[in-house]
Amino acid sequence: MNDEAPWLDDDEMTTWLGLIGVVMRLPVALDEQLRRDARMSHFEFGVLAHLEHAEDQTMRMSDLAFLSNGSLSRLSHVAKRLEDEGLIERFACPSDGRSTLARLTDGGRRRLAEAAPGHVRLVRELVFDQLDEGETAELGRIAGRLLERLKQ
Amino acid sequence: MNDEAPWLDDDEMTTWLGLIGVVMRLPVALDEQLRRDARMSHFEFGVLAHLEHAEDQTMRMSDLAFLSNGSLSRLSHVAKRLEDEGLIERFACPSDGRSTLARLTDGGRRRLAEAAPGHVRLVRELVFDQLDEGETAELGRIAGRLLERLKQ
DNA sequence: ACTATTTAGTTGAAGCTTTAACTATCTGGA
DNA sequence: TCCAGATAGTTAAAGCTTCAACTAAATAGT
Repeated sequence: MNDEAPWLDDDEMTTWLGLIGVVMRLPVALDEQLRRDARMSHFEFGVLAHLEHAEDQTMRMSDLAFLSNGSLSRLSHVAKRLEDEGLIERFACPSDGRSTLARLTDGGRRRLAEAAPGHVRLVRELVFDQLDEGETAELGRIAGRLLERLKQ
Repeated sequence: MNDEAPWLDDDEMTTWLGLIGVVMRLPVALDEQLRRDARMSHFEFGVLAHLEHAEDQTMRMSDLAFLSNGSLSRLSHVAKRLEDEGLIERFACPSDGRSTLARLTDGGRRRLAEAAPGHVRLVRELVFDQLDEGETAELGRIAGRLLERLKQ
């Protein structure tokens, strides 16, 4: 039973430390802007943004959780808070009694609009301004490959 | 005052969603393995691993926090827990009365050894097995660039 | 039809992180 | 020398996430 994978070589370690650094620091930077401009976290922003682009601004909780890269439990707690703030509303799915649908409200749309300009500016500043067009495409390909595996 | 950055185009949006997906899902996957194999989070693993590679297995709290990509407050709480478990010890810095030094203990080294094989295997599976050598290098360059900006 | 299993969602408790306030020490000028 | 401000670290409280237990509805197998 020699499953021992060799430890990372120097190039791999450099890549790994860079990736981990981005993975740990990017959310902090995004949260900071969104909290300041629109009293929400990046996860909450993602939830609202996905709803906005959805058919009828409505989505099943579990689909929304998957798309938002979070657990259903996490989404459920967040949806409770968003609902209390009047940014979304939840109601039973007519076709499947187990499901709950979440819909963006007008208040939610307004809150997104408060967040968006500063958010785009920051995303450009942190990511796309640092990369040329080829690098952007290459990062997209690589991230897509890794994400496929992470989603199982 | 037209600071309006244009919203992301399709290619940029693809890249962004991929990057965000990795950023949100990778820590969950790493935490799961480390929690299972060695009762620690990925942040705790990082702290112990950086100590192991440090001169004298010792580091100043604030340097360790920066290297570990976390806030000093976060590290302070984590260090308390690690110290309670006997994985590190803390003591005053002789040359600067404000500073605290953290040192890895034998117990900490043993715990790292429990975590490491499964960790390397998972990192390979999730990242390096998905990429060829060129992509690994390219990801390293890109992540390094982004990280530079994220560190200010 | 009947039951066992799976799927969807919620919730309380525990655990972790952030925020803000606080203490203590050091450094760079008047 | 003295002091104002900067730097290092800790901590309590608030907020967020995970974990595990739970309810309810749908589906599959008999």
